[in-house]
Amino acid sequence: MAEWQRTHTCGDLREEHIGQTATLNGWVLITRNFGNQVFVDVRDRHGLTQVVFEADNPELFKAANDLGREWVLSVSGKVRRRVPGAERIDIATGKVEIEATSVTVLNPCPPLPFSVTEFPDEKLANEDLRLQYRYLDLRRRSLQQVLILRHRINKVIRDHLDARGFLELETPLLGKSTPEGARDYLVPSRISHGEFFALPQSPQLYKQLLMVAGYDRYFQIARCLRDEDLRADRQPEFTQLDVEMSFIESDDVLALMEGLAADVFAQCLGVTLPIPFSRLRYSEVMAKYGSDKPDLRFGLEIIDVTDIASESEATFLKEAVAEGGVVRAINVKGAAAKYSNTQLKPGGELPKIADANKARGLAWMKAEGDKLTGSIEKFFPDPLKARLRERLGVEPADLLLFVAGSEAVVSEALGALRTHLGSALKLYRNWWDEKAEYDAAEEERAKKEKRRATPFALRPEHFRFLWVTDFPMFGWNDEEKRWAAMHHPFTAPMDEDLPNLDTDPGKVRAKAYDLVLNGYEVGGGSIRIHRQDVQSRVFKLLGMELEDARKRFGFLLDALQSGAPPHGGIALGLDRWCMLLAGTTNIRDVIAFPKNQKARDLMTGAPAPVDARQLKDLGLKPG
RNA sequence: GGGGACGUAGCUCAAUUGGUUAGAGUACCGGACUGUCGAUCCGGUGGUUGCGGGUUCGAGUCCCGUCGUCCUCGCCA
Repeated sequence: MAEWQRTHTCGDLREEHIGQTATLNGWVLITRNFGNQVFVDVRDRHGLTQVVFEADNPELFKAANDLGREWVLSVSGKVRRRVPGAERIDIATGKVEIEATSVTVLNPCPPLPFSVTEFPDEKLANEDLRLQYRYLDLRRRSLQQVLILRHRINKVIRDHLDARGFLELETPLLGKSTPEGARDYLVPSRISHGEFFALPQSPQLYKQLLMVAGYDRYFQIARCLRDEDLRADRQPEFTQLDVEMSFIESDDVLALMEGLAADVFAQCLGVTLPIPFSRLRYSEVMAKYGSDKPDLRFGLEIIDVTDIASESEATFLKEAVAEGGVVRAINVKGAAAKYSNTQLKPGGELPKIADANKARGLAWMKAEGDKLTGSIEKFFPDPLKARLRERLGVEPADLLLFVAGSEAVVSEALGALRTHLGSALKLYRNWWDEKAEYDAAEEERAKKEKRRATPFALRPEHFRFLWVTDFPMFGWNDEEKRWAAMHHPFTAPMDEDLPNLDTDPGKVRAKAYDLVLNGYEVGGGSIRIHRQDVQSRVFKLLGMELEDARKRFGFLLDALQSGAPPHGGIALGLDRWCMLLAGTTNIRDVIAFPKNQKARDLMTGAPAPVDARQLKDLGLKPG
């Protein structure tokens, strides 16, 4: 062992080590210089230890005075008790310190582009700067904790699935483009000019083939790549927990995932999730929440009032109903005073949202005392008003919002309003906001009472899971005038809907399910088609002629008639899980080396031009 | 591709209606100092106000363009 190598990490030393000699390796967090002493806080990912340099060793003392932030050190010395009154209760090593007898500078460090110390009221540097120097940003304690959490989530997943007989199997990155879905990242072949591999959007095809091959319980923590525009919760490359099982039905997959989620939350956050999770059919969730991934931490449900509206004297409502549309409402409890009549006029905050979602206007009423007032009040005679009150559970000060039109438009518009109102009226709180508030107050109390702060306790109600089931199999793509798979083209239709496959595709429901957490889609899967004839019919419906399908996916069709067992599975978006467990809404916070919104890596500069020689080898011409 | 927000010392921010030499905190450098813990105190260095053009006696501030970052719609089974 080299003489500078550590005997302990910076988080190890306790009172029991007093009197021993120790060597620490780490980074200088900060130094505090006095005439006769220098205190140096040495930090690594395990913790923080105070090192004291005394003036009675002039050479050592001089060296200590020269140390700067983020220098890398090896420090040796004797562990000793801190003087009474100088203990720290907020860090694990706070009762001891090291009296330095030697220090080796393993690497000095110039002043850095931004601070990595993370003091409580210190604002973070701009994100693009932090992404450019990601290795420094990752040195920040909170980012280290996120990546440590991510490791623990992965570990719990692997242990959980291993204990249940699953095999972790790897599948290729260089593969073949799958039909539908996102744009592929392509990799040119050097050996076959003009031909390309596609990087996987998911291991979908391979895992089905593994089922055909008899590996009846498979999982993989797999990188997936999709060349689409980015969002706060979307990266071009991301990680899925990919799972597939044979001889099972939907419920088996859901139960497995509930057990897994409970295990992850228990072991990583100490939260006991209530299982089974809520379940709603797609049709229900769209009608009730106007979204296929509703945040169930608040109510504000959509209520149908088509029958009442059709009896009103409002022409635009009656017309909407006559055209086969619906009229639906949400009752924003107690919000009448929060939105002025002016704000509710066209162009106001809420009508703008309705308009942006293709609704033809937003109608409203307010319950002022026991009277209803507002834009459409006059069209509703008293008996109708009474029915409205009952249907919507109206109480004084409520604000009622109405949208009329086709079912899809009404759902979407009211769903968008519901989401907006949920955050605008603070109908729910993110747990990390609650935690920040708690931590500030608790720290204050703990300081006053000279005790260690009690950590914030997460509660099950901070995490509202929901299964959405019974998705439609196909959606009509109006631009391309054809049916498209809602999930993917390998999803099995419900048995009882099979007869409709050729006659009325819009009515066919899929054996598909999505997992939703606090308004985020965090997983999705299905039972797959395991019969070649059904798969061929689906390909055909999607506009792929049998010959074409044979050419592109002959291997799959062959596999399906080579003894394919019934099978199905799911994929969880692990980055989003990490986000929600770590308490952030930015996916870049849970990825060690993320891309920015333009899909660039600001640190390495990728994507970047390549040598003409490389292009030539690949048979490509510069653009 | 559309909409929105932002861009001022290394970093985080300020700068009144368009008006003096663009300030503060922090970092950094120098000095003082026996127990600090984001030490304290004193002094100092540090600016192409993203870039280009325009209006004006005068632009960080107004206008046009451009670049960059983030959020969002489209898109993403």
